[in-house]
Amino acid sequence: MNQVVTSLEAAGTPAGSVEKVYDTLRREIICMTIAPSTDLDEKTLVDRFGVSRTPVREALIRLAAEGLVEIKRNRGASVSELGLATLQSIFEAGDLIERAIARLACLRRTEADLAHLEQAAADFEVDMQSGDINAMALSNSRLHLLIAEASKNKYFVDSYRRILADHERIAQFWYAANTRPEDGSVSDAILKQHRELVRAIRDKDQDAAEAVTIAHADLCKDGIRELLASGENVVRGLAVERR
Amino acid sequence: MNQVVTSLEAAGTPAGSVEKVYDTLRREIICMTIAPSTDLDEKTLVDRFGVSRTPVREALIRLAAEGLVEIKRNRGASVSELGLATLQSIFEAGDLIERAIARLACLRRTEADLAHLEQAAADFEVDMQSGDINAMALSNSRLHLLIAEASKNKYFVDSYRRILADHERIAQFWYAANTRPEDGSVSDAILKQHRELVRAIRDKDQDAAEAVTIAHADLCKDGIRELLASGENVVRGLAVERR
DNA sequence: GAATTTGAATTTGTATACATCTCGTGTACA
DNA sequence: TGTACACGAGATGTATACAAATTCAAATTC
Repeated sequence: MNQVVTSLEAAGTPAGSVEKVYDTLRREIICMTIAPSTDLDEKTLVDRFGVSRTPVREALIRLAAEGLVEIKRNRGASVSELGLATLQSIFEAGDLIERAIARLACLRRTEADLAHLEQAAADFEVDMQSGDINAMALSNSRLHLLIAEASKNKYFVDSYRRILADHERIAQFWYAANTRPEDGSVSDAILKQHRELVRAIRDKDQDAAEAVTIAHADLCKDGIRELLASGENVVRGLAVERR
Repeated sequence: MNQVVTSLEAAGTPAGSVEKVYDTLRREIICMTIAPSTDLDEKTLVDRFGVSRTPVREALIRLAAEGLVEIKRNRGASVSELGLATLQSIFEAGDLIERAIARLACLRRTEADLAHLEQAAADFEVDMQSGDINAMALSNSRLHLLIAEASKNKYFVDSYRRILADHERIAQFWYAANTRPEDGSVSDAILKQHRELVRAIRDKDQDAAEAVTIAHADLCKDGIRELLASGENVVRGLAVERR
């Protein structure tokens, strides 16, 4: 079966069928294009991606291992839910791990790490200008993941990657509510924090890095709190955990 | 192909082929029965487990997602190495996360959690009496994982599960060197710390729980340091990362 | 003799076929 | 009418077949 190569997969890895399905689904789940608890039956995915069940299953297994998908034996896969308990866990674990990686990044960053960080921070500013919420969430995650990687601790990197994925799902709502053009104060604050964080890492200033990290998280939490308090109901898009 | 059911798989989950391969390999990797960097080619595993390549591949993907196996595209799978950098990362991340889950467990443990904890602690004492290193490492991991689960934070649970797996691999050496019958002082200290930790969680005494956790980790680190300093060379069993 | 090429054997990636399980539907029976 | 059972369509789990990539060694070239 000759599958026509669609587009944008030129750079990077060779991109087999599994990667195609995995990357696409992962991004769609994180962007909330596919809503939480949506069923992912193999037949549908096979038809959609034009590949056989084997790579589809392998992609689902990887997504399940990452926590983005739930697989129940003999009963198919579905997109993981984002309950309120998850929201709390994200901030709880995120707070701690972000502070740790911020400090470690100061200790261990290489010049190459720093260059990547500065590039990512610049990319984020561009994306924030553009107002494209997906792009913003994506480049924001990339920046923070690069900081994690600069910490040179694989356990922190991996757990933070998971936290970021779920965080980004929620951030879809957050950005929409907190980065409106009519009020640029939040956007400005974010940019300022990013710059300060990169600076702290460049100067190997652990205390400053941790302090900005805490402020950054607080800003995010405030936004969420406002969302929850206001009429704009995050919970509609999420799902109350009732399993 | 009628595969004869070997043994011990009666209780628990239905246990399909994937689970059989996954569980067996996972345990063998963690017990260092399969040495780090050993190649895991599909043919060999297919022959050994008497199943087809499909479940073997799915098991390998799960193990890779867990960090116990490395898969390189078109170039097969191998058991992840345990370098000195990993050792440092384990203690670094472990310290932080253990303290967090100890405190959270105090806050959130249910009566059921506590009952499981006490049972697991008792099981560990039995296994330590027996002197069976594998059993000790296993029940020790189980106890600590139960504490993580009592914290009710899935990110901590998942990252701690990964840390524990690698920790248990190293612990194979640790136990052999530190729990010899001729000197029961370390064993006694461990048991005492476990009891104190369970007590703290029962009494919801966060500070005590964190303090014991720190002491517990220090005891472990001291043992490792001794190992490294002495003629018994941990590094022989590990592998210096040179990729 | 060293480096490069080529090609078959081996191994992995993907597709398809077969086996088993789940769940809804309809029917029999109380 | 309601419950239980049986059956079948559809979905997942596993095995096998085929395609593509890698490897290693022999042959060729410089």
